[in-house]
Formats: sequence, structure tokens, C-alpha cells
Amino acid sequence: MERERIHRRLLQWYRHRRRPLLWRQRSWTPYEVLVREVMLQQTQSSRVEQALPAFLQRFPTLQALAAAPLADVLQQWAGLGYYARARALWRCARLLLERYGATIPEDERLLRRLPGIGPYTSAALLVFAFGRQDVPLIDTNIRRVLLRVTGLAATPPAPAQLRELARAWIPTGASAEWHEALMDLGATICTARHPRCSECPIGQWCRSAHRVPPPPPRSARREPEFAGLPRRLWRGRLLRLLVERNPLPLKHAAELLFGPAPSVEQRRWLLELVAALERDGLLDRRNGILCLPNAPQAPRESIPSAGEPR
DNA sequence: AATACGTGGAC
DNA sequence: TGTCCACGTAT
Repeated sequence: MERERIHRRLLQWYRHRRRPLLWRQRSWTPYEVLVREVMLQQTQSSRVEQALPAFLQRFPTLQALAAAPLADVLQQWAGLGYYARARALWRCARLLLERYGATIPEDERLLRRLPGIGPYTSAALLVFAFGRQDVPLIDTNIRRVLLRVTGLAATPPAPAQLRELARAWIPTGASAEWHEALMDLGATICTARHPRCSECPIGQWCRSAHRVPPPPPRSARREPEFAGLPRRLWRGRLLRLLVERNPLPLKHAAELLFGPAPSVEQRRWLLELVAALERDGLLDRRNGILCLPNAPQAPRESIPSAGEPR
């Protein structure tokens, strides 16, 4: 059958990559998979491959991560962006330590209630950490590849149907490798804009091969800016400063961001950024001094029990 | 339901 | 060289 040919060819292609991805080079504990997948949520795999070993060396176990002050976790996260992910991961580790004896539950409903774990990460844990064969993992790469191979790209099915389609495509006993191979293919060959169909290992069976994909729709909205830069860039700059020189007087932060004599407007903007970061739990402000939040003072976290509606 | 988040990379 | 873009989670 055609599908089985595709299975064989794609798995063969993935196994014989010139430089195997980091996660193919050894086996991983569930905790390590959790850290890896949270990192992969918004960060290209090449950068995760650089940052992950250092992070795991510093926090080798879930207990080590849970015991660390948040400030240390944020510092180890420096350069990866989306610092809220690091905080969610840290909260997740503490919850798992408190409620599940530092084990990661093998249950989608429980996983989904943990901070920072959504549909992608819960499925990734089940597939990569627990070897589940019946759980489809769908990220945008996998979605794009499957829809193209099946010729459904122009008329994508509803999420529930896509799930069933993805589940039906999992080759017997090779779920983890299959999903890794699909993501790798989507990232390197079956790309969104300019797919390299002539290099594709399964191009001969692909119903969309050598067809120009429709241009993705562009977002219409502009993000809020200050002095020509989007808010999130200022936010990232401030957090980066703080990670490098924690603690940091507000006055110094203003000078480092804006120069020796910050204007009223610039100081006002800084206060906005500080307030937003405080709300997100990524920064504390005490007596005009900014600092990274510390673990011991953090309020005890709680999560709703599994039976409650979301 | 629509939007914010952030960095490196594509073009 | 700058401009645009990715994409899972939380809200």
C-alpha cells in the first residue's frame, strides 16, 4: 500500500540523516523531554540543541529545577526569548513535585492542566516520553506535511478530522520516530514557502508535489510600538538587562535603555514595561530596584483538580 | 476569538 | 541592509 511505502521511505530518510538531531543521540527521561519540548515550542531546533545541554546540566532533574529560585531559571533561559515559558516550566516542576511525587503523569487530561503544557506539549510527552502509539502529535510542520501529502492542503479538514487522519497515519510501533521525521521533513524540505519537492524522500507519492503553495494570509494588525520598536522588543531588552545585572535600580535601567538623560516619556514607557513584567511574574520591584523574582518568597501554587471544568 | 510574546533566519 | 516571518500557550 502507498501509505506503507511512505512510512518506510520517510523513516529511512530520517534514520540516515547526515547529522542526527540531538534527541536521536541518546534516550531521554520524561523530565528531559518536558524541558526539550517546552524549549521547542517557539524556538528553532538548532538553537534548542545549543541551549538544552547547558540547561539540563544546571537543572539535571525535576527536583533540581523545582528547588531552584526562579531567577536562576530565567538566567539559564537567557537568549531563548519567551521567558514566560521558563516560568511556566518552573511552576510546572514545582507542581509535579508537590502533587505527583516528582513524576510526570502519563495522562493527557492531567498534563493539560499543568502550566505551559498545551495540546502540542502534552501529545509530545505521551509520544516521546511514554511511547504511546495511539496519540497523534500535530504541530504546524506535521499539519502542513500531512495535508500536502494527502492533497488536502486546499481544503483542510476540521481539527477533529485532522486528528483522526493523523492518528491513522501513525505507522505501527514507530510513532515517536514517525513524528520526529515528519517535523524534520517539514522544517527542512516541506517548508511553508518554498518546498524543495525535488529533494523530498516521499515526493513521488505526494499529491501536492511541485505545486506552488498558496501564499499564507498576512496579518492585518500592527503591534504597539515605542520609538519605532515593538513593545515586545523593549520588553525583551529590559528582561535581558535584568538577567545580566540583577538587581538593577530603575534609574540605571532607564539609562541603559535610553541613554544618560531619559525623557519623561521614556521613563513612563519603562514603567509600563515594568508593570507588565510584574504582572507576568517575571520581575519584582522593591524601593525603586528591579530584580528577578525569587523562589522562597513565591506564593504556593495550586492547580485545579482534574474533575473541575476549565 | 483574537492577540501578545521574542529570537534568528529568510529574502 | 532592513523588513518580514515563524508558532504553541495563555488570556
